[in-house]
Amino acid sequence: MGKRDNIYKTGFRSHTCGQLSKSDTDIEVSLCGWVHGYRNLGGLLFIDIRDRWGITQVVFDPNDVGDDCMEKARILRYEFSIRVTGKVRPRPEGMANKSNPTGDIEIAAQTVEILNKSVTPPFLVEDETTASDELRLKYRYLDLRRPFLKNKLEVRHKATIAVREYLNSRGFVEIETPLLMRSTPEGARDYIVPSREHKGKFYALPQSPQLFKQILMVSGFDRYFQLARCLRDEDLRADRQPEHTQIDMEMSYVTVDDIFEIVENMMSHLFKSVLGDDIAFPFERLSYREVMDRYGIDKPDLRFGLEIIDLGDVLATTEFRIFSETLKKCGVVRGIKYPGGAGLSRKQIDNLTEIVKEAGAKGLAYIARTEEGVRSSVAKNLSKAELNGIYETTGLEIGDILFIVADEWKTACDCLGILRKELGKSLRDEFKTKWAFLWVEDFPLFEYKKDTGRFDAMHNIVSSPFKKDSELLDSGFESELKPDDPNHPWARIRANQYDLVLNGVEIASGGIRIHDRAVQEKVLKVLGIDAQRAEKMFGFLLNALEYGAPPHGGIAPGFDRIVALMTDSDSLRDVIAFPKTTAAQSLMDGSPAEVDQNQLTELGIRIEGNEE
RNA sequence: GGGGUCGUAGUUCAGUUUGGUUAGAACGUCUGCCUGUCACGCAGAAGGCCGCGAGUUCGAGUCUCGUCGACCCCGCCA
Repeated sequence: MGKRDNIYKTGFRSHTCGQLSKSDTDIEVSLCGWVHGYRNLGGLLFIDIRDRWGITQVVFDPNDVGDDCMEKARILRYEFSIRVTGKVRPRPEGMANKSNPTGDIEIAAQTVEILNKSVTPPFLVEDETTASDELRLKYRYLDLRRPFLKNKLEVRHKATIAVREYLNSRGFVEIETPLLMRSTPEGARDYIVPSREHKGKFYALPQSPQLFKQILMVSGFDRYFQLARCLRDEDLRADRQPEHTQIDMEMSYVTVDDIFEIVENMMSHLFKSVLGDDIAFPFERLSYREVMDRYGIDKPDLRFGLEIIDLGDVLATTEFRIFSETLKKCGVVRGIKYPGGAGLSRKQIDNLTEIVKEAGAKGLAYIARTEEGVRSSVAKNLSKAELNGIYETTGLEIGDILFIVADEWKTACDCLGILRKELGKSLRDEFKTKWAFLWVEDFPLFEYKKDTGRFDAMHNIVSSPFKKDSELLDSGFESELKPDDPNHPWARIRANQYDLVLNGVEIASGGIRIHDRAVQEKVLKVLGIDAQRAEKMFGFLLNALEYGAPPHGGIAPGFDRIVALMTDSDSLRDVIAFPKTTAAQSLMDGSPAEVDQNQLTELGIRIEGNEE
């Protein structure tokens, strides 16, 4: 067989339903697809036939075709799978349908063949569906026929191709790591798979290929990647599924700058080849501390401003107790100026206050400058000089409003971060760029957790400490300071750890890893994992590090989230072919489900309450 | 684990505030008519365990409790 001029031609069809135009006039074609619509005018009968590529109108004219063909055409209903043969012809003058790319032609039918009937579908296959999520998930195969979802999965496909193209061009090797591995109780809850050969023992499904990719570095692959499935048995959200895909990458002999350069180029290639968008790089880089101070959140949306302004200096000597007490206790008084917001209603301000309170604030102060003067919850407690100082520091003009939060640093950050996000929603039309990438780096290695009374890894237990901070690791063991003291040595250690943020969404996380067994053991010890447990859980990694493990690092961009951003999807479900509900069920195949008793017996598993 | 919203024809919803004859609409389905429609049109018909289970009441779609399911959020999770 020679080269095909039409790659879509098969034994069933000559063309797709999105392919024909006026230049094909008079050629004999055969199309296959689903009945998208039917309009029986008594004599003439129109059928819209749909496949992955488009919709084409077919006309059955009783003057042109026999009674048996008309009879067959009359029983066609939504979603019947049919094959039509006929001749392409331009539509009569003024009859073109401009909303359809094939709308200026139609097929004058000669024959129609019903390949398969359809029962009445529970919802119509059209982009503007009113069907509920539940119904759509149960009949996912019908939902996926909608161009709305089909297009997103096609974007996803293009994105995988772009990623593979780019990484291949930079010498990466794609390697599959196991789906069945040992459970590591750190981090998220594992999905567990019972072993039949070894009753009472279990595999775990990977939360990420983290340990394997590090071992691949020890194995000398130097540049590895994988579009890796990762599974977590945790509660779900609109942006969280039990299984997700990440572009898992790891490299040897690299610095943070090397990794950033590769990821920036990869993103640029990805967005250019899939969407045609030009991405400017290098991306902006901010430290964790700075990003928190300026935006109140470690994944800020930089498409708009609304930066946090510190009012500590202006209010240093204020007699207003709420502010002065906070400052005395090493807290902060900070605000966000919302230009043009002086006209916000009492109710709108109350709503914002409610949102901020949920994040832990005790209240939300505001100062609005209007033509008439000042409308404010706190101005009466402030001196003229202080008020003027605030105007000067913040550049508060008439017509603007300033929101102020006074609290300990972290709480103030959280509250203002949420407030900023909320206010930002109204600025959609004024966004500076379509895509705002940001590197956030210099994260603390550890984070003190009040509930467990212990330090926890802020990101990842394998992230390496800054070289200049590494003696803090040792001194922490002897420190007199209480662990919740922000000056505790362990709290001061910064990590070679970075996140990539896009439009306020964390799309990647990575780090330079520990390649020295002793350091790794110390970090595990801080986390409360003694040598014995470490050996049991991570012994294979610790051992591997002893054989000349190269310095290495990597990153794992979340593929679903990136595709969701590229396709402007509210829910991750829209970019996953067969997603789970928030209760981690698949409504289509009905999983999870019971298994046969003999399967359980083979595994040596008895279900509580099922005993005979 | 906690909070919120929702659950009524095949579908999307109204009806629930204030319990009271035969539970409505639209789309879809079915029947008939209709030769340029593309949300075709016109006439008619069928279609309901009001999620499920208890309770209150003379009487429950409507009130109470429980339960199941979907979605959103917190906790959890990177």
